[in-house]
Amino acid sequence: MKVRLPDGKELELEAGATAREVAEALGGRWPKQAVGAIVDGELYDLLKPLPEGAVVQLITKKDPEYQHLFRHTLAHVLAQAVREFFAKKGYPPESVKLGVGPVIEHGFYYDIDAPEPISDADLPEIEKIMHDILKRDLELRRYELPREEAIRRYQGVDPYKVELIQDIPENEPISFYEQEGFTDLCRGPHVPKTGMIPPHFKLTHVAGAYFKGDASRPQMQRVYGVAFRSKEELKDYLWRLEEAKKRDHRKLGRELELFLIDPMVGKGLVLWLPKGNIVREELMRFMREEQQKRGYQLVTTPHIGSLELYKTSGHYPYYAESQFPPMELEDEAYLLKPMNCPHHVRIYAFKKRSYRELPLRLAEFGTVYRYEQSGELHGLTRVRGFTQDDAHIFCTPEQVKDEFKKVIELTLYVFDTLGLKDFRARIGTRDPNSDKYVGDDAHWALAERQIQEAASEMGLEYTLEEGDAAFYGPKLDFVVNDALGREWQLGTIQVDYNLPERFDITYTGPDGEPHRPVMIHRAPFGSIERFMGILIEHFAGEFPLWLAPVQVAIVPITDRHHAYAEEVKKALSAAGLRAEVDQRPERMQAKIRDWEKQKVPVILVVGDREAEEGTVAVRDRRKKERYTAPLAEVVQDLARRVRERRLE
RNA sequence: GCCGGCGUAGCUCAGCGGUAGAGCAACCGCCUCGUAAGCGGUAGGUCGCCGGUUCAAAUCCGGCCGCCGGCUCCA
Repeated sequence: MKVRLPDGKELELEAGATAREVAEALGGRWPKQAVGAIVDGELYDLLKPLPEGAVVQLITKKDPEYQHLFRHTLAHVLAQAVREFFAKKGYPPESVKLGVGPVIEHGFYYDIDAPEPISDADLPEIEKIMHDILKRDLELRRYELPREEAIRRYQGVDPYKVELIQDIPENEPISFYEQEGFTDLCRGPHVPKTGMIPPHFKLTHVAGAYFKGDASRPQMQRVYGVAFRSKEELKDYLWRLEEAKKRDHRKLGRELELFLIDPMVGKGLVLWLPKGNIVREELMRFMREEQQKRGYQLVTTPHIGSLELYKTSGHYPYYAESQFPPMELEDEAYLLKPMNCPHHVRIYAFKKRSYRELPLRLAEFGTVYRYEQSGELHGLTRVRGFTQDDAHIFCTPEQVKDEFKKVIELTLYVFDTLGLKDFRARIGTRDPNSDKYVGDDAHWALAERQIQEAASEMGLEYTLEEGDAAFYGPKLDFVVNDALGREWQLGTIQVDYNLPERFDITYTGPDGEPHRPVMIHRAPFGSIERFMGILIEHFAGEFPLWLAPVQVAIVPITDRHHAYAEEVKKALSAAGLRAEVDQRPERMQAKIRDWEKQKVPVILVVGDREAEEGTVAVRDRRKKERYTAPLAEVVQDLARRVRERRLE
């Protein structure tokens, strides 16, 4: 057989040759240094036979792909180690059943069905066994089996593997990797010897995971690990993880007294403390102002609605599982509102609408309640009662794209003002094989096209995700990661041809005839709760001046400076700034420390000199140097920063 | 909802069979100080809740509640 090298040279090899033979044919440093190969753009190991005529580029430990190879092998080593771990407890090897063990960002995991639950406390022992397997420098062997034989070998031993084999497409080989009697069904690729795995890994945690991600299937235990090429990388990763935990909005929420979730009030129900509420109010004020500039009108609707309303909208009983159950009275029933849309539709339907009124943009900070599964609740980012910066735009079909673009503009403006640069856009379309969607195909196709065009024309890069649409229409979501890398959806823009139909709303066109409007559902923040959770972590609690609960702390050096400190506060308050004088009987150093810990952006120290000159000593979080300036000047500067909503 | 872990003062944590401790915070007093912790004192807990084992339970066992990590879900 022949293969080609990146430089175009051809190599004649025996049939069934692998990248290892390529390395040997090349000679020189290659037999020693090659760890794998990129074959026609795909990562191969040194063990898998090459396809005829492939372009083969060898890789070494210096290439980034190396990491993928040893992380994958490490997953196998983990599975082998778990078998040894239980063998020591007297269990036979086949009592440890295996699911899948893939490579993930930073490391790997393996899904395991063990005879006894694996707990975090077992991980150090399993790690030790893994290190031992690396030291034994075991050779990996790869081979393929015909389907029937492969199934036969796991029949009655490991039902998970039998099913995984059955899932492999007919045209793909069924390959196994084996080291020291430990064999695993695996498509590879791997490093050829366990000794080639850098010993810089750590098992981080164990968690439950359903087989094949299906909640109706049995649950296995997923053991997670991280692995890097060098000790430094591992240390750095673990350090960054610790740092990230310090940003956790649940921790900062308590330390900075922003919010409280009290089990006595209810799971997933947020109590906003005075300081957190200031941030919340400022964000809402910001959104209100920006929406007003863009032609939105504010409305207010109640927290409940009759069951009939939701039956008409189609939400009930579609989402009965995630709703608080209806409140039933003698001859009527109400639902705590899980969304604001139907209420806004009824405002639209209040009177006959003309095409001249469109687009009609109705906005509301609407609080909704959803009965999220208890295991899903998470600080502010997944709650049971939350406030959407919601709006519904009623427009003609021709206006959809343009309105959609305007919402993208608003969302990007909001993100930009807050310095949120690390987000991705995702367009969710319909899964053509599912029947959970309502509305006709032509509308769906049109809406999906309009969204993609709008995003492209706004220069927005996006990914397409099939099956991610709402049941009533396709959508564009803005997704961010929290401090620990978990993904959360913030802003969302959705096109809906369905609700106007269900509520039979119309507008009168220039032709005097009734026409069906289109609805755009949109919420740039998504929910204020989730947005604040993300924002707290984004700023690590150090809110920009305009959002900071306490913007200025005034620290008098001694008691006799209290009067001047109060004067300073008065000047700041008059300019609309939130300032506090620290009159506690503490040393100024202690006061400064406390305010710094509270992440107050500006601390003003006042003593004899300042009182005499009418100045303040400024300690500004964004500047290294301290400086003294006339009070009036400082007030003016701070007020401007707030007015312009500067990020500092 | 499911799997695993955790739950001791407002916070961070020690104690892990012989009836509860530290630091910080709070409160009181002294100190009046020039840019990240001055000193002394006081008060604060049915050890998440319920039940069991034991002469004796914060400590061991079971159930429940809550939280954490993941899975599933997410209009």
